Amino acid sequence: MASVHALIEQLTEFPNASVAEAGENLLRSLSGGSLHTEEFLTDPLVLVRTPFFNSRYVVQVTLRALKGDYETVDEIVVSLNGLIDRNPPVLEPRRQAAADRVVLPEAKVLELSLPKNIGGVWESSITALVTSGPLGDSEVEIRLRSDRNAAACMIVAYLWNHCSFAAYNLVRAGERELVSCPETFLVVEPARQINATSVSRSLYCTKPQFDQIRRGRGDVTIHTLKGQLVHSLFDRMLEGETDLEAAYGKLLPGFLVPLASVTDAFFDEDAFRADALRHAASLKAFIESNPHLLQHAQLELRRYSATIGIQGRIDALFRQGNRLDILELKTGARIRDEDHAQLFIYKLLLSDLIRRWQRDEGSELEITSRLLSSVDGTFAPLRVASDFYRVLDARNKLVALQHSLAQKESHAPARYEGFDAGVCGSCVSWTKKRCKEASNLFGDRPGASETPDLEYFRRFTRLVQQERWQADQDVADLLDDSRIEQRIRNFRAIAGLRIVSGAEPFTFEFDENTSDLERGDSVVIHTGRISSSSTYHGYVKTIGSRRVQVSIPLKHLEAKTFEAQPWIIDRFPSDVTAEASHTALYDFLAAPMDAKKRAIFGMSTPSAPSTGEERTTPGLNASQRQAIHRSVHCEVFHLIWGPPGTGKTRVIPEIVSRIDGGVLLGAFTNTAVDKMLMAVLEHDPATRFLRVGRASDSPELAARIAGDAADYFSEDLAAKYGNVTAVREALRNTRVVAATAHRASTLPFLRTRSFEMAIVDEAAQLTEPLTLGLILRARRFVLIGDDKQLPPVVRTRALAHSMFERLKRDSESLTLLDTQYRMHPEIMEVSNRLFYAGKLKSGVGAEERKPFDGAPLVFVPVQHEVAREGRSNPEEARVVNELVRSFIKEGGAAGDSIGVVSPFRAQVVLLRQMLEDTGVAVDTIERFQGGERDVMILSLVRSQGTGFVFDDRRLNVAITRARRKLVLVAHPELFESSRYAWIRAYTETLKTADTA
DNA sequence: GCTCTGCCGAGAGGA
Repeated sequence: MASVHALIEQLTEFPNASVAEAGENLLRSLSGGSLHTEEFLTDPLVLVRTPFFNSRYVVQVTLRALKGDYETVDEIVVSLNGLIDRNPPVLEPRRQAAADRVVLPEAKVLELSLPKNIGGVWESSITALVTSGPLGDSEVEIRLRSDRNAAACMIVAYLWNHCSFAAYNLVRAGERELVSCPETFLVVEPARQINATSVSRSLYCTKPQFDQIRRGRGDVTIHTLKGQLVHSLFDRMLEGETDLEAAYGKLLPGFLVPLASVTDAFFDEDAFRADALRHAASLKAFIESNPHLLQHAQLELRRYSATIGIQGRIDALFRQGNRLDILELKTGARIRDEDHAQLFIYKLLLSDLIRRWQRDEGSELEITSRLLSSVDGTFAPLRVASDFYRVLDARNKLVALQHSLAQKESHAPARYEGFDAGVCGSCVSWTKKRCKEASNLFGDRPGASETPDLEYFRRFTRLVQQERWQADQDVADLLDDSRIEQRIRNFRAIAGLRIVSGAEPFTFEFDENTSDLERGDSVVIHTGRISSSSTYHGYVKTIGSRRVQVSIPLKHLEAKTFEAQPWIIDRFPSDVTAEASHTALYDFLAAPMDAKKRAIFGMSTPSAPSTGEERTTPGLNASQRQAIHRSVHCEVFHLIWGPPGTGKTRVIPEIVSRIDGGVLLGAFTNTAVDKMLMAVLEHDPATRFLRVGRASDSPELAARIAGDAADYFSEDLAAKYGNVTAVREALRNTRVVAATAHRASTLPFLRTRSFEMAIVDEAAQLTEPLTLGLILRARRFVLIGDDKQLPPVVRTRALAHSMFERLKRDSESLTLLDTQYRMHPEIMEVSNRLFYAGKLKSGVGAEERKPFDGAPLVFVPVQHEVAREGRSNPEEARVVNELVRSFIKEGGAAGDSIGVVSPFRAQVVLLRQMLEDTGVAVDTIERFQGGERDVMILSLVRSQGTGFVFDDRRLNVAITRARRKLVLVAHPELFESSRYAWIRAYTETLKTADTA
């Protein structure tokens, strides 16, 4: 019998051991001879991280109890889970931190004393709660002085309460007192990753990056496009391509759409081509004189540092024997200081990796790093124009900036040009001009007048930043090597991958698919130590229950890279909606005040909608005809409220065909965009449209196009026509254009073209900023959606309201499509009573939707233990399985006419395993939205209705997928004492009526 | 009460 607490205390007992010794000692001491390392990744009891900061390593130990409780366990299994390099990064090999320096791997701010100038020296201090390390759980006082370390002292002004930080190289001044020394540095929110380029551009001033965040995705210009193209050419050459013209020909189509969007009729395409090829030729000469570049190259290498919170993408890294060559390609006219800074940061990012190599191989690596200019093929060796503290200071300020943008009241003062003469003096005039313009637009200047535009912009910018702040946590979790189990539990990762095939794309085998990874998902393959060892980015080509095929481009990898140890595949988190949202908000802010803007602000009441009906279309009901008429004739906007099965897809093509002028069709998902277009084609197969994207990504839609599909998709069109002028013509002349909200917000083509009308489908699932991205492009807009179904999926609550929902609240320009054609009237009645206040009518009779047997609505009670917190329920799954099989066998129902949904993914996984052979569709409610089946079975899992299970909108979606029969499988007490209690009584009534 | 998922090149160069 052993107390876990007693064991934990022992973990700090090896201050001077080497890593290997520390690990061994630890294991020996803790295991007591009963070590079971193979019990990895089972229920953890305790997770302890113990920093041995004198030996410079953090040893992570997991204690597990096979049986027993927390206080007393019968047996403890200890595994050395990994060694995490959390060392201060060093640029020079062999330079080490002094042994008497204190490191706080993680601490939280409790109280701040902002920098004060005392006798010419700035002083500040932090009271902090240390949350890990040997000082863990204690309060410390850190005193910082600018004469010892200015960057560390001044960053205190940017901190906030509860902010987390790491502190390196502090000096003890008392039991709970630490002071700064020249080597001290702080890392604010160390898990948060800031781009190397953003940091290198903020060394003098963070204002340009501040503006850039609020502007969203940077502007695309002819120069940036040429830069990208030359970079791609360089990659191709390093992969062995020698025919430059051929390579150019292959790459160009991918650039034609943006090229056509940013250029005008005077654009000289031949000159552009000649220029790009001239750059490529100098690069070719460079490669020829450095033949080693063709081997052992890693291109577009992404590195993350959990120590200093900076990420970067290195153009090329070459390793030959004990020589390491970092190459950063620049295509601009001049190499700038910030380019050197960027290279410096890349070197910093690689320092952990390099140190590990040196340690493993016992030999010194010779490191060279160069900026290669493609203008003339010359290179410039790194000129250290910056230092580590300056880089870190800029990085910390950017984190503070992001944080303050997400706050209502910013503690950091808004900056405008002229803020600091010392800083602004070094700026060139065009930068100053741009800085000034941004300050004016964003209202940064003191005394700037408050306008509705600015109020709206600030409110949503803040919400988008909040969302991004939370989404960034996913990346931080990925970099936290101790959270792998959690990611496996959340279906994000699979561990224990073994390589089976020899070449790209690589095939790995595993025992169990613990993820919901799908084809095309962006993934990272790693060993569990992302921050300190090699990781590989790629995407999933195929995935099954035992193996996965991953494509890892541009890395020149061989199978032997993956031999010798098991790997982990992790879904790589990304949040691209934040950038798109910022861009849309910026465009909206910059747009002149007009009727549309006033309507969005709720400043004007549009005149009452015209009450006519379009009478010419046969087969449409009255509400549909009215919706079409009002949309076509609206002054600024019209809202169409379309509950499930009410035929909104029939309404859209009618509006499209009646609008005189350009029409932009959009939705949040690619699937929904394709659906709109398929409806348009069904209505009129001869409609010409332009879908932003490629046919291969929309196979279902492409299959329905009568002519050459390449004429209908922007990317295929570019490949087909092959020149800028033809593509520009096609982009400008097609009347009907369709894109996702994300693309409409960011693509230069759509940011500049204007339409007569924008039609947005599933508008209740779009956040306001993303809705803006679509409707900004048109004079008038129609939003179609149902706010009684699922809202936008975001973490920030205040952002989870759609513009559709807001405008619907107090607008008269609204038409309800009131007749549904999907559900048996008795199934509809449940949804109608609960969510639509009885306004729905049924366009189909009970006879037309007669279930194959029994009642249309059935409640199957399952008494089970799972109770309150489980995310899966084997009892319910067993019952669902029996039901499905009896429906197929005895009821004669086809497998593909049945659908099973559950609120929980874990239950979906369980059900899928059981129903694999039946052809039944099993999914979460979210993913089933938009779908329908004759028979729907709903497995609710919990015995008590939580806000999650009983979310009105989720429940509504679940119920309204069924055409003929809805089976609710749930604990008998689930609905009790909730507003849904009557469902059971209603079900009983129907059953009695049915048998009677 | 803490779950669900969609979007998808990140830094390309400028004066």
